[in-house]
Amino acid sequence: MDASGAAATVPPLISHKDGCSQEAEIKVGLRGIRGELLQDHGVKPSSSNNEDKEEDVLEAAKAEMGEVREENERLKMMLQQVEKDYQSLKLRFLDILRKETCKKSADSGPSSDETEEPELVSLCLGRTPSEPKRDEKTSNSSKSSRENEELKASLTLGLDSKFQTSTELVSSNRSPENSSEDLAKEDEAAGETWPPSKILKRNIDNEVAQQSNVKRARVCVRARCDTPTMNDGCQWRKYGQKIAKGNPCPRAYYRCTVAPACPVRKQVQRCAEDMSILITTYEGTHNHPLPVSATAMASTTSAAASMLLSGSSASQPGLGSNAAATTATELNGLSFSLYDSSRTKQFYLANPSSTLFPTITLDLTASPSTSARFSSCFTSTSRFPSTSLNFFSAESNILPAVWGNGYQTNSTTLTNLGPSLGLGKQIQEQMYQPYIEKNHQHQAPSQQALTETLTKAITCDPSFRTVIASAISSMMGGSGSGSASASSNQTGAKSFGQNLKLGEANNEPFLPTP
DNA sequence: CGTGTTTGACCTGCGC
DNA sequence: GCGCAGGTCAAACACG
Repeated sequence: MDASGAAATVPPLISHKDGCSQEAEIKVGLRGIRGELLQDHGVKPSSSNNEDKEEDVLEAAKAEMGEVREENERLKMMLQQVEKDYQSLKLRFLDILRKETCKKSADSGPSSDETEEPELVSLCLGRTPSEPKRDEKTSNSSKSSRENEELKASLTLGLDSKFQTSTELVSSNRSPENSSEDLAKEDEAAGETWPPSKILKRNIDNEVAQQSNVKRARVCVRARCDTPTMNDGCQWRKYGQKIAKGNPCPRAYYRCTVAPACPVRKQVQRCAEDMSILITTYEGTHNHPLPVSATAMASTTSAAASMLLSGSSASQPGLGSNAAATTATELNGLSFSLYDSSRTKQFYLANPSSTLFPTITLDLTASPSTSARFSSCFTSTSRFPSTSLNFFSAESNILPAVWGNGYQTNSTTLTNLGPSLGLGKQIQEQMYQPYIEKNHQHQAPSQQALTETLTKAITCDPSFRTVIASAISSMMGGSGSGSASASSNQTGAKSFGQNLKLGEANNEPFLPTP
């Protein structure tokens, strides 16, 4: 996946690198807004003769300025949280590097000196994790040093660009990390050693691997829909149809046709157990501007995918299948719970192929009775963990109308999401109030409320994204053998969010959606 | 005639 | 190595 494509679907986050200038831009923007407000209210310098009217206008303008000022404060807080999150992620990244260093030094014995450390970094970045290359490097020191410099440069770039956008983060830093680390770990998990042919193939196709790994991050959307496919705003061309095993309903394969070279594909299949449920699996990132009607879904799925991938970099796929059935995870001052996938296999076996790739599931079908909640599931047979995000309204089954047939939704969705995540009241108010307020203020069409709310919550609010991404990361990392990653998560979590009220640890068993 | 769909053949990866 | 299943290709076909 290329970063430009990512930027096309996910609005750029505040860049950490340019944090100060960003803040300055915000202030400049506010001045502009203020000017517009004054103009909207007809305020023209020394142009009005009606003083009462002018005073009213001024009062209104002041009030609006106060609101804008509050918004500015919120943005500042968000910026601070991004910075803190950056620091915590940086710590985690360094912790992972340290772990890798220890691991490699233990494997290679005392002969490995510090000069090879960048090479260990290169393993993490998915360069060429092969023994032959190490031999080659030792025989060619000049080349080795040059490559080390390149690797250092790439590492630096990766760190600097960490908070460009969520998907840039994936493509520029985490994805290469995933491509080697996860692949290595999946082989370890499968009990395999790396055959040289595999190594060679992966070395040659390094770029492709980086791309495909991101591409193969999937976002599965389960929604009740009567139409053959969800109207997500994009143009799709059907290129195949297959009867998948275990499901009498055929699986249709679609390709995005908005741009000729768009890599995005989706699979559409009805749920075998409930024909009214349409399972749409998105794969890849659009490399072109999207229609407005498509941005909601695209950014939501893209953000979800990037969350998954950013989290999976610290995960140990497949190693956690025997983890405790329920594991409480403290993260960012919040409590999340892990559930063993054996309880949810029924759900994921509906699309077994998805377990081959990191898949995040947005479940829009769950009803309150199913006790839907934020959960991470680890299938013992999968090579990648699957993560399920359940969004539901206590009042109705919800589905954005733009995706389907006009299921009703409202702003209570998000307020329900909070408890389902085990969020404390304080963090709920902090994170969701702006969105709820906006929805109430603008009375947005109900059909778009959920889409906009979720999209905004995931893509625009770094706090919310951070919480979920960290949760996914923590769950996947924590369930594996890597207790260090879990502890590092907690370390990172404690660096911010100390003031957040802890939600109750969710010890109830996860009930799969029907 | 251009565009989209259908559908059988083919390719690839994985498990046995 | 073989069979199976998922995924893709591309020719044939349908439709406006």
